[in-house]
Amino acid sequence: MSEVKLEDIISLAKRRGFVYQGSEIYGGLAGTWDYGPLGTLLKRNIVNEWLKYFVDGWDDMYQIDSAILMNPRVWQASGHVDTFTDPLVECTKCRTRHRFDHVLRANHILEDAINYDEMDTGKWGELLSKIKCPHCGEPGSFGEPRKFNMMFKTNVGPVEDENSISYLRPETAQGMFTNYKNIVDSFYPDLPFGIAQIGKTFRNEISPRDFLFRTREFEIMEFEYFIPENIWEAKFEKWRIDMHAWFKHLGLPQDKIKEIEVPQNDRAHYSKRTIDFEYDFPSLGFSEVGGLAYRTDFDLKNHQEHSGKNLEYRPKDGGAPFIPHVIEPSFGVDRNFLAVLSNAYTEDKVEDEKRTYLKLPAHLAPVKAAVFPLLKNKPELVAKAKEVHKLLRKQTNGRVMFDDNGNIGKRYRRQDEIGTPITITIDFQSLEDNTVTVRNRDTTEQRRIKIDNLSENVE
RNA sequence: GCGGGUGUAUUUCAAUGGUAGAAUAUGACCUUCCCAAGGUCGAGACGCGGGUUCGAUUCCCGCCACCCGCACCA
Repeated sequence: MSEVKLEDIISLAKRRGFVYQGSEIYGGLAGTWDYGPLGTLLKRNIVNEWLKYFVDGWDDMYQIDSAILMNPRVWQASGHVDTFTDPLVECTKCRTRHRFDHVLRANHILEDAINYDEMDTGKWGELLSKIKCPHCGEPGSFGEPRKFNMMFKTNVGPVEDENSISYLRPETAQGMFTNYKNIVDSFYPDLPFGIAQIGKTFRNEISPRDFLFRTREFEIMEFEYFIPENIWEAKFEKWRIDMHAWFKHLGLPQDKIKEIEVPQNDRAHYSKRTIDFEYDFPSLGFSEVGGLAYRTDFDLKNHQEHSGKNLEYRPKDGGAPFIPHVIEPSFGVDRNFLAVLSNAYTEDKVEDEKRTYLKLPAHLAPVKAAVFPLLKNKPELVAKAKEVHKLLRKQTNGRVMFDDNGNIGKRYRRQDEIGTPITITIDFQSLEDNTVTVRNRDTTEQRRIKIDNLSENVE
């Protein structure tokens, strides 16, 4: 069996209605992908499982759904505006790009020398001629510094000026921090407690790549878990274990999940400790599907300072108020989706023929079962099959397919490719004793069971 | 954003300076008593925009998208 490549998965995803390129009939738009009907169902299943797993039924979890557009001061407070306005310079000799302030520091020039307002005015010539590229050592090789902001900018309201600028959120976390006080005031939760959120985020990536892996618009499911500072290590460990359990729940084998301790200089500005969880994707190798970050009290403290509101937590036992610390488990929905799809994609050799199927866990499969009449031109079989199909519609919430096209083998293969766990065939014996054959997607084996007992076999 | 490559039907590919062919998928009908059998008919494509040319899917340029390296991923 040859190695599965990402392009095989992209091809199947398109062919079978999981994922299409965004704006495809207009030639596409880089970094955007559209979920088709089956992809939407699969994604929905993943998201629902996540809610069941981490949010529903937990007394200490509060799910919210905050606005994508936020007051720009939020991003000032969070540090995103500052971090993002750092200009980049490119070395014309070795073609590497660097953050301008890093280059200046490497050349022992004080950052005070930078006046960002003078960007794009051509006043940098003298300074640029003096500095060396930290990568190749070439002096005076840099072009003009250029602003690069990963946040998508937009204008809110009818006037397009400085004051109307807002951003599409580059993370969902700030919506949870800005609602922290609301949750506390509405529910008076005890610490620790969490605020969870699932939603779209936007980052103007320099180069979107690798299918769903690096896109400009993507979905995150994450939560902020608020704790007193002294228990952060214990809680961090707890969530680390829970995150592994989640990936197992998605059916991802343990040896394909790797933990990476992110060293300090690679960590986000808010994080004191970060672990990345990586999945071994086809073509890409180990790449991030989730992260666990200890954000300390960085965010709430900054929001308290910038908003002027008191964001301290007041212990009910009368202890001294304090700003809670935060542990943040975070999952890329699209990357989790791609991991599930990649893991499920299987090619088997069957007597010189290739059989492609998606070995999706039954609880994630977009279609739970399919019903076939053995032969299309026998009305009794078709009628009976439609009856069974109707019966299963209720139980599966409509996620059951009926197919009488072509021959039985083709129908099996069609369902294989979309990961339907079982297929039910109505044959002549069914007409006599109300039994059907149930065929297993992974083994292709069939069992004969009573129609009355079907419900036990369907997810 | 840099360098290289690619762009033809749902998908995977072919051919051609005189507007394109297959396999596969797909629709209809027939056939078929369990793993892509067979038959008949049908629908379906040269990424977009310029240029050269009598004529461009083919050659040239620009753009867009994807793929491979690099850089980036706070």
